[in-house]
Amino acid sequence: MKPDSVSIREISKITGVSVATVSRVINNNGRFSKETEARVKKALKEYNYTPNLAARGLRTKRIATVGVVVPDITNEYFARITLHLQERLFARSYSTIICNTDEKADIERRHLDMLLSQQVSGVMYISGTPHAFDRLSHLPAVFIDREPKMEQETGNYSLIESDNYLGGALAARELLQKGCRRLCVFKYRDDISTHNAREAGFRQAAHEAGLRDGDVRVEIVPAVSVEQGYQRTREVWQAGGFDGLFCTADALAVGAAGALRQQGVSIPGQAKLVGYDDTAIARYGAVPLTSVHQSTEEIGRLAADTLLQIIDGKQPEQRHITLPVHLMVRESTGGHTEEA
Amino acid sequence: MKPDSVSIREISKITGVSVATVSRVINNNGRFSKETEARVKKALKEYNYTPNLAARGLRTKRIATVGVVVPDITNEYFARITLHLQERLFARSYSTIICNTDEKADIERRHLDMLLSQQVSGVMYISGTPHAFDRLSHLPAVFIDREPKMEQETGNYSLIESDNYLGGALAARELLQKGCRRLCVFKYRDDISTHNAREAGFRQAAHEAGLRDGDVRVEIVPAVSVEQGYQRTREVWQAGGFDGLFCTADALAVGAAGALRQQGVSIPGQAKLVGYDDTAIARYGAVPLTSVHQSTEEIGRLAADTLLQIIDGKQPEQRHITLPVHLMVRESTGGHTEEA
DNA sequence: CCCTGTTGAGTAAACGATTACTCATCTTGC
DNA sequence: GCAAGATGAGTAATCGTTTACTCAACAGGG
Repeated sequence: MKPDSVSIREISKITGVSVATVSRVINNNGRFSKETEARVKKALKEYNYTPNLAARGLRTKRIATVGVVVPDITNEYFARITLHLQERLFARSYSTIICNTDEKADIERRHLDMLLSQQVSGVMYISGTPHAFDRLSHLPAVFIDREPKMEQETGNYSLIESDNYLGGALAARELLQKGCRRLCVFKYRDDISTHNAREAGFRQAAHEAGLRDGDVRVEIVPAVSVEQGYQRTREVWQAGGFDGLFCTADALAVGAAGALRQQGVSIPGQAKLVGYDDTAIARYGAVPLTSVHQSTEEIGRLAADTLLQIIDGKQPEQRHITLPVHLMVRESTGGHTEEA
Repeated sequence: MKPDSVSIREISKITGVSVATVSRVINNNGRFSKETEARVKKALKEYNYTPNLAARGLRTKRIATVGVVVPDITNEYFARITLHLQERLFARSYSTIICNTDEKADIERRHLDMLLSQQVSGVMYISGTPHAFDRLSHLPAVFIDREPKMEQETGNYSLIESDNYLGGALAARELLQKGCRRLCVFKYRDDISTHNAREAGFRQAAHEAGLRDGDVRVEIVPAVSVEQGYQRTREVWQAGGFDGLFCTADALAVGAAGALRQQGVSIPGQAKLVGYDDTAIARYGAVPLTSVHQSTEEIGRLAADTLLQIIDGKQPEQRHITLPVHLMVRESTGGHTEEA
């Protein structure tokens, strides 16, 4: 048990070969005899050699670390993506630095500066605000969910998202098919492409079913939280209500369900609900929630692979990947018509 | 817009002072005149200088990064602690590398090797298994929730946990007070101090109320998941059932509620439930769940501060901190006796 | 006027690993 | 037997910062 980790130089002394050779053995790079290899490897193990990533990174200018920028890690949907991302990257022996921005531009900026200082080889932007995009200009990047608004075509990035427009449409069709006519949408903010697309898809499907613009009420909420959903539902209910509600995030729908239940409104009898993301709280919540499902595993896997491709200098097959979504139908819209 | 970040040497060239002076200005270390300072700072800003942390870390052998080892980031309780941890550390300009172990010893080991390679200045162990503890032997460490089994008193660590024993006792008292007599406990694994303490506290309180050992059935479950809770509840219900169930994690209780509801068992009428951690799913679940609350914010804050103290070489005030818990009483035990 | 202390700033040696060169030795074909 | 390629391994420069030494210039006390 050596107290601290030994360096390549000490291994060199011990084995009697030069540091260059030790380095070659470690990286399996260049030529060396079988015996040398064996001797060095034995010493490496015996003395519990741990490579100094700072030194390596300094010399090679590339470090097997990527930054993951996420707005809120306690959001189950983001946490799942992050998890799968990390698994995949770790399998490729990359480590990840996860940064929580809380949607604050200044925090994001500081995180980004830190990541640049660390010389990370790429950045993964989960649902990122476009604010600090110029900061990472030339760095390999993959955006998940939200499309960055960019000034110039810097190009070194990819976008992966699921079909939000379709998701919104599916939600609308489900509510319409179950007989709803007075629709309402709770949308998170008005400047996020993801949530805007969900609303647009919803509207379009409502249109196609013959509803007019006035029949769809849209409420913009400033946060994805159960409290917001609860609060808004009470307000809207006072002001006339709805018979079908689509929330662009599950937490809002959970809050809505709570508010409705408390006011004695039956679900799905008097009002039907559809959420988005199909999180655990949707599946096992007060009212099992019909929700639009997107595979966090696939998103994570794809995003990781794409980022690594960009880092390796290969052009990713596609700059923009859109994944399918499907609707999980549950009690909140009255149906056990789950189609797996 | 320079394409890549400039180095200290280039700033030196630009300003006409030596690299040493530039470094001094950057670190506000050593002597330099006001004018020099101004000139250098201007250049730093103008050329968008970003320190190379690899080089700095190599030279100083300390890097402002700590590793956070967590079993499952999608678990809301862990995610919350991680979040608060990160906020606090970030405020002290430390960055964090979050590692998800999935409770697997080998993954944990690899993560730990990586953290050592990164020369992190400390490690935060959220609910960590003790497996790889020898690996970090001399590294500053803080353990949250679970006590590491250690061979020798290496001493360079602290433990922060909440009062699990009391939490278990509170759960028992609530169930007993509401009239339950046939108790059951779903405990996560049998080798985790946290969950063992919760059970022990529960048992002790039951004892004090006059119940005998036979009156408390204990089921050990291999995972904290809704599915496990659901499955076990069906089994136990076949085998005689209970009128009061305590789950050492909320997800289990949510699954139990689902199973009971499906079998037509009324909650809290025929069976009462108590969970642990007071997660969102407990508050807004199918049956609002009575649950033992522990402040993730306080845990995170305290853990971060303690770790930084150890890193700075100060002995933390206390090696072992136990935080209070309290019971949130909700519908699953039939009571709106919430006492804030 | 000299001695001493302070101030501002430069020189150069690390830190640990990688890698372009170089070179001695060994193979092998003719 | 020898030119030429293959093989194994060493030398030393380099990555960007920090920091222990120096040292010149200057101020002030005696």
